[in-house]
Amino acid sequence: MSRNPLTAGQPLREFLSGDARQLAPLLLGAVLTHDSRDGAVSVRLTEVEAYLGPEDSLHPDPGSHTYRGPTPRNAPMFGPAGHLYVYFTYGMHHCTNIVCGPEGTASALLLRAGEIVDGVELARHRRTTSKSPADLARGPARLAKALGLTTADSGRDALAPPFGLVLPSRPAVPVSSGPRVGVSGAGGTDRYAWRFWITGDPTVSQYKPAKPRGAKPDPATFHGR
DNA sequence: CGGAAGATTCAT
DNA sequence: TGAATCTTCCGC
Repeated sequence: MSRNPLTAGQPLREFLSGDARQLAPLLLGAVLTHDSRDGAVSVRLTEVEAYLGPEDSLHPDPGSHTYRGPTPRNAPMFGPAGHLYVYFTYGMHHCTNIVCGPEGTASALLLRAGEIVDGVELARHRRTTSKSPADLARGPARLAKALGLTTADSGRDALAPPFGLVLPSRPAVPVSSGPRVGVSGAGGTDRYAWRFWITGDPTVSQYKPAKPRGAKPDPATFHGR
């Protein structure tokens, strides 16, 4: 066993049991692999967002799927760290999270974008609309599609075959942060600036504010790359 | 049980 | 800028 300075030698699952907001920048540069019948695809994460659970009733996260408590869909978020939470949205897209925090709490990291570092051919086959290599996993639904993930994978362990997660030995730099993409209401504001990305990386998704529902976004607050 | 909204993407 | 498309969850 080689000791990873980033985790201070902790087992990966224990490391992921920490605070999602602190883990988020450290997971930039990590490589997630999914090995399927068609082959393996690996993505190097360049953009993630932290979402918290309702356990802190004084400071709940209004942008999180777990804001109003557990449901059948979000159940994996309450489970062990290192598992996947994959959900179906807009009638056609899947998005992938890695669960964080101790079991019983409901935090996770939404995998918003990355660079395909292995299995590019298979990823291109799954993402025929992609025009350039940088577009293969540029956006959460694109990333899930490139990896071949569906709701059938929700709740499965990302740290065991057919999946795998490898952290970088040192934190990615430089890292930027800002409001989360597409989150309406207070959860999408500076108050919850829990989107983290590798500054200047070409695979980072384009910033898009949510349609203002309730709270209106501040035009002075633009955090593009 | 009806309906609005959605952690999005792609084409127009 | 809007359509696609359907599941989830809130509210009546």
